[in-house]
Amino acid sequence: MVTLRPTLEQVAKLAGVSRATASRVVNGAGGVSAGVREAVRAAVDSLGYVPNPAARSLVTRRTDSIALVVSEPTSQVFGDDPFFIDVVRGVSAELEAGDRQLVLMTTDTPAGRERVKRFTSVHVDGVLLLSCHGNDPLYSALGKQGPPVVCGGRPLYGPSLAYVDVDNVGGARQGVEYLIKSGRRRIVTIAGPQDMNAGVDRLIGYREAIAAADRRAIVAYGDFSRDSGERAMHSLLADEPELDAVFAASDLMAIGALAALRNTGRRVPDDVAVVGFDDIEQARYAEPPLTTVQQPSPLLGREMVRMMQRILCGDPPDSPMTLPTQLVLRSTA
Amino acid sequence: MVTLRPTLEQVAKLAGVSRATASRVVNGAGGVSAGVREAVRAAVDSLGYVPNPAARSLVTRRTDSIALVVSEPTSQVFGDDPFFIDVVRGVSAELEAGDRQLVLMTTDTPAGRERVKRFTSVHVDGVLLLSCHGNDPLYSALGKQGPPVVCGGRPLYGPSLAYVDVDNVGGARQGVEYLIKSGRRRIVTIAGPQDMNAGVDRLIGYREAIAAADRRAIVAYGDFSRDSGERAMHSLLADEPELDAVFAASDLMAIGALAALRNTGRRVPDDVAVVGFDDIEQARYAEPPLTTVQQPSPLLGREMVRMMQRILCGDPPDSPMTLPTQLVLRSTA
DNA sequence: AATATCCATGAGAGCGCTCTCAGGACTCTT
DNA sequence: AAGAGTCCTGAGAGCGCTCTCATGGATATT
Repeated sequence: MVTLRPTLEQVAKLAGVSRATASRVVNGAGGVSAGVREAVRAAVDSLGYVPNPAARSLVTRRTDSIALVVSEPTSQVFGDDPFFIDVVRGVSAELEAGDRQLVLMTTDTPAGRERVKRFTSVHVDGVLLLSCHGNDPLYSALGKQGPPVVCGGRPLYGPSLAYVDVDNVGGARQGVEYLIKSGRRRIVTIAGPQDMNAGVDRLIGYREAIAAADRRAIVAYGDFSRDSGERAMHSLLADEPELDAVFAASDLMAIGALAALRNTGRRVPDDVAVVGFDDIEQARYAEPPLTTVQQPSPLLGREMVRMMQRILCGDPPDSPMTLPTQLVLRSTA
Repeated sequence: MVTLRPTLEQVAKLAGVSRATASRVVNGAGGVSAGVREAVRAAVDSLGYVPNPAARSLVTRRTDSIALVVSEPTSQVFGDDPFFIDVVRGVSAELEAGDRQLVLMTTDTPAGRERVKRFTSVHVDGVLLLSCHGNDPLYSALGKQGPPVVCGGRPLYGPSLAYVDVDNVGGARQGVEYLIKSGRRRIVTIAGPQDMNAGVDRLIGYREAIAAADRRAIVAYGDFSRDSGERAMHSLLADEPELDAVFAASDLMAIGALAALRNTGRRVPDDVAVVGFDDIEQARYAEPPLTTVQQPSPLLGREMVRMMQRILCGDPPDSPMTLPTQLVLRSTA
């Protein structure tokens, strides 16, 4: 503010070269003799020169920043769920390695969506879209034109976009198969919302495993929150008092289920086994510690960035990527 | 990428006016006749014109974006603690209202700090600094020159910077006073790390209340995490078997303390009362539900932005702002 | 020795925008 | 009716940078 930032021109003058040459050195382009290069570097250091990104991006038409758009219709969801912050951490770490900036945008209104659309069309090189709802209107809005998009989580409908997802189907199947192998007879599920891909896919995984074992699928729905899990568990208990295992599509719901089970006098895992999904911090401290399907959230963020970087380099488009999940055995199953 | 974005020049041509006039309309500057204004607006709409921010900021010397720098020496801390995400939500919401962009930077290495220093010096209009450690070197590094800085949480040392903080001292005092009023005799505390302002201030609040009631301060230290709370509780129990109340400087530590109390056969609140600090989601579901001092994290984010906006408007510098806390009574005290 | 090739460098155009300044068309004074 | 003021508009100069292209000297080729 107070002191005007030095310009390339000043660096060039101090180094006794032209602006073009100074630019070459600053950008690491070749074709500059060693002596000149050193002189320019010295000038940069002594002046404390930092390139003006606006001037640069005006001509290069790149901004070296990418947006992480978090479409968040129910702001509660993200608050309780460490998933989001883990993804952000991954994105941020991977981006820093590539020297790009992270512009974070959250959206929970149609007006916000409009802002995002306008903004991303010029201000960023790419958009990472993280939406809990797989049918978010942003998917199609951003897909049409403008910068490339990489989604976190498979979009449920709309245009085919590049995406990175977690193996929700496989993870759920694995969790349920484990319950079957442990000799559980009547395995129910607390499914997530069916307008989110995680909700849909985890239910598919449950159904696949159940069908493969010739059992009957018994489903209640929640919204991934703890309370919804508790309610769903109560209703399942009312309908199927004989149940001896439950697969919950989120840890929070599993923890709610644990409470319901406790309140109705069931012992876990003796009477009822419980498997969750996510492996959040709280799972470790649940009473008893929760057996759950772990998903690699920070890795999701990293891989989204990597995919974007490949797109930005002009590499041939990747096929969607699916990250593996892993069953973590603790005490509830 | 494919289609070149329309420029102001094209808008002007289509509207039959000069670039200068088109610019006036786009920026809402006065002194344009109604007819011309409408013509330009129509041209903007039909072309789908979006101003190029790089070109604009090249001349205005503003970027209309501010950085949220999260200095995160222990990446664990933020992961478990919903505090950070709440602040981000507040920042983001308030910023969108003002039409500025949020650039998120995290830092956990000296190299990262260097990046932040360089980056923020040119790319953003202001810096919001959120550091859990009150003696973070970034405080002084960013204070020197470059864009204005607003800190979340009072910096422990270093230059006097604008900041917004939560009333940690008052909140802690209030919590402890409540324990005293409830007739508790031997009130211990699990304090947070003493290199974080929240850790320091909450301990001060405890000491003040204890001193005012002529009691003896009994302190153990944790790092705000659940496990550290559990450990600290065990050690306090060993030293002071007669204790009948504990004030924990974070909910996570309080929850750890609850586990330790349970394991050693103490009933809460009958034998020992517990008060936490933060009021995170889990506090409601603790066993039993945790009485705690609530801090307004999203508001902290909002107020940081507001203070920054005032600074950017050239208003006289604010004095530091302290946000109120509130005791939330549940079942542990 | 003459020509072709290569490399390091500089000159200069232009990216899209804002903003100052000058000028033309009015209206308001006196 | 002439001067003064007011309002709207356009011309044009940059903001700091990148990048193409021309230049000229050194080196390689015949």
